Amino acid sequence: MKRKITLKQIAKELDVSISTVSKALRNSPEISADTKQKVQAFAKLYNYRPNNIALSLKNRKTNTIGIIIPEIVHHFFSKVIRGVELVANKRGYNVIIGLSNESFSKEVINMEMLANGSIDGFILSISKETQQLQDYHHFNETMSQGMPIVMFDRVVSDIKCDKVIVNDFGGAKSAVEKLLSNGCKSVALITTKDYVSVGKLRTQGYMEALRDAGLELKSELILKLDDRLDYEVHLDALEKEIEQLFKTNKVIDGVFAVNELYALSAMKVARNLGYSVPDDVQVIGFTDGVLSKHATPSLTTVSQHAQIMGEKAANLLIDRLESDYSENDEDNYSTVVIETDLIERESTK
Amino acid sequence: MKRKITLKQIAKELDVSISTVSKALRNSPEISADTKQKVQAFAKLYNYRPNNIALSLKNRKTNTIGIIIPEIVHHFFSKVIRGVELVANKRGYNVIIGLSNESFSKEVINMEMLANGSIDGFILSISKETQQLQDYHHFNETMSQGMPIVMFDRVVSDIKCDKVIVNDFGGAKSAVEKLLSNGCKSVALITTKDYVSVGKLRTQGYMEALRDAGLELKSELILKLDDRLDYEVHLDALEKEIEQLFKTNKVIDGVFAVNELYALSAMKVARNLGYSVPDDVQVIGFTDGVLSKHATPSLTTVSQHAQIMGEKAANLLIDRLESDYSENDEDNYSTVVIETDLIERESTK
DNA sequence: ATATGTCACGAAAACGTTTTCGTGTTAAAA
DNA sequence: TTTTAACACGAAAACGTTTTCGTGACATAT
Repeated sequence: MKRKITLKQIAKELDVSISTVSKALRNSPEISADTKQKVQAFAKLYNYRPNNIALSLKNRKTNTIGIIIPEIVHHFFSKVIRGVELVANKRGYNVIIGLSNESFSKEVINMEMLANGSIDGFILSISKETQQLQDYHHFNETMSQGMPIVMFDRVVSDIKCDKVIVNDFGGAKSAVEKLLSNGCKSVALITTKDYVSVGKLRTQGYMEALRDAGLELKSELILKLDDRLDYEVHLDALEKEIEQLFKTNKVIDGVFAVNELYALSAMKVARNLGYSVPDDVQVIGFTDGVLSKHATPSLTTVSQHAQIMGEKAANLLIDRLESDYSENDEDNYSTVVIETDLIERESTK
Repeated sequence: MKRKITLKQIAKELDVSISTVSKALRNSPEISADTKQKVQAFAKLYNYRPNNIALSLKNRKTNTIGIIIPEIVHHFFSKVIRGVELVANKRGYNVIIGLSNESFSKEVINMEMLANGSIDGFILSISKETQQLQDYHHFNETMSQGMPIVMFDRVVSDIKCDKVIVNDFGGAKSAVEKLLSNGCKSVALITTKDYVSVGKLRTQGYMEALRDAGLELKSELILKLDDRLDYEVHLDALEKEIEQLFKTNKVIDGVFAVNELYALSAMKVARNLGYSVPDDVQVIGFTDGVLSKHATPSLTTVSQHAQIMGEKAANLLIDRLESDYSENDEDNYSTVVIETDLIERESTK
C-alpha cells in the first residue's frame, strides 16, 4: 500500500530539482530534451498525477461546483443533477452534493461547509422551510465573499444572481387551455399553499387561462394543500381531500394538478368515484416524473425539462467562474426561462 | 466582493504572528487569555473559517467520499446516495458524485479524476459495461494506492474490499415461493442475461424455489433480456418480447421479474391479453422503485432497502478511513448482506 | 547575584504544486 | 581573448493551515 507518488519523490529519485520535474512534465522549453524524456518516462512508469488538493490551494480554484437541493429521491432533482454533472464533467469540473432535506438549518450548514474553500460556486434550489422563513442571509453572505450562486426552479426574486426557472405560469396556462379546448367546462385546480413559489405561479397560470376564456373563477374548484405534509407517506389523507373536492363539485370534468402525485391521486379518486378518465374527467399534471408515463391511463403532463435546466445552470455558473472580473462585477445577472412542453397521453382526449 | 479572511490577514491586523492566531483560535494554553480574547473576537467579527483545502493538504485527508454510480435518475441509486449522504454528513464528511452512465471509460476517468487527492475513499456500484468487460484494473490500482473502496449492489467477487449487497438470491427465492404458495403452477421468470451479477443471482433464486417445491424447471418459461438496450426508451420492444412469452405459454399464472420495468410491462401485457391481475396472473417485481406503489394494480415487490445500503456502505468506508493501520492491512474485509422484504400489494392474492 | 523555571509568543517546516527569477556553463560573436 | 547570449537547471516563494521547537522576558528559588 504505497502512497501516490509526488514531484518530490521523482526529483529525489532522478537527482534533479522539483522545479525541473514540474517543468519537464509540462513540457517547458526550459528543459532539455534529454531530461524531459527521462522525467516523463519515469512519471509514466509510476503513474504520476498531480495532486488536486495542492493544485486547488495553489490556484485558489477547486474546479468543483457544489449543488444543494432539498431532496435527491425525486426525479426532477436527480435529472437536474444529471444535467449539471454532464456539463460539469465536460468542462473539467466535479460536482459535490449537499442535501437540505427541505430544512433551513441543513441548507445553511451544508452551504457553510462547502463555502470554506471546497468549491468554486453553487447551484441550488431552496428548501421549503427557507421559502417560508424568507431568511436568505446565507445566500447573501456567500455571494459577498465572491462565490457565485445559480438558483434553479425554486428561486427567490430578492436575491441578485443567475437563475434558471421553468415557465411555470405559461406551462400551467397552456395546460388549462388544453383542457378547455378539449371541452372541459369546470376545471379544478389542485395546488399548494402560496408560499411555494412555483405553486403560486402555476396557480396564476390556471387563473389567467380561465380569465382569457371568459370563464368565472370559482374558488370552490381550487384545492390548496399544505405540502409540508409528506403525502407520499400520508397518501390516504391526500386522497380524502381530493375526494371531498369531487364530491362537493360534481360538475368537475377537468383537473389540473401542480405536481405528479396530486394528478395521479386525482385520477385514482375519480376512478373510484365512478368517473372514467379521460371520458368524464380529463387530468393534466405538472412534472417530469416517471409515474406519469407508466400510470394507467398514462398521464398528460407539462414537462419541465429538468436535465436541460441542470445543463443551463451549470453553463451559467462555469461561464461566470471563468469570466474575468470586468464582466463580473457589473450586475449582469441573467435569468434563463426554460419553456415547458405539453406531453399528451391518455388522461386527456 | 472581499475574499474570505485568512489567518495571515488576522495576524497582520492584530500585529501578532500567524502561529499565535492559529493557537488562539484553537484555545491553546500557550496563549494568554488577553490575546485569545482579542483574536477570537476579531475572528468572529470577520466570520473566519479555516480553509478546507489548506486543511486537506496539511492533513492529507479531505473528509470527502466519492461515490460512483452508473445512473442517478434511478430510484435505487438516488436512495443509496441519500443514505450515504446522511451518514457522511453526520460523521463530518462531504459527498462528491461521479456518474459512469453505465460506461466503462467514464467510470475509469471519473475514478482517476477523484483519486488524485480529491477524496479519501470510494463507494461505488460498477457499470454494466465494466461487468461485461471484466476489466477491474482501475479498482485494483486505486486500492493499491491506499484508497479504500466499498462496493454495493453490483459487486465483483474477485476484488477484495468491503461490500454491501442485497440478498438477491434469497429475495428472489422467497418471492417465487410466495407465488407458489399462492397457488401458481407455472411461474415465468423475466430476467437479464447472465453477465449482470444481480440478475444472475435472482435467476438462481427462482430456480432454487422451483426445485425445492419439486417442480420441473422449464426453460421456455424463462425470458432473458439484453439489458444493454434501454427499454425505458424502447418500451414497445420490451412489451413485444413479453407478449411473445405469454402467447407461447398460455399456462403462465405467475410472473417473477427481476426489476420494476419488466414487472410493470408484464402486468400491462397480461392485461392487454385479457388476463386479470392478480386473478389469472400474479406478478412480483424486484425493486425499491416508486412505480410499484402507484401502479394499478399496485405491484407486490421484493424491497431492497436502498437507503440502508447507502448508510451501511458509508459507515463501512468511514470506519475503515478512521481505523488505524494495524487493523487495516490485514485483509479483514467484510461483506454486509442486506435482507429483503416482500411488500405485498395488489398484484398478488 | 546566579540559576532555574514558567510564560507567551514567533520562526519555520510541512503538505504538493507552479512559477519567477537567478546563476553557472558553454557556445558563438567581436 | 574577451564579451555576449543562449541554454539548462535550481532556489525560493506562494497558496492557508497546524505544529514543533526555539527564545526572550520575567519571576522565583538558591
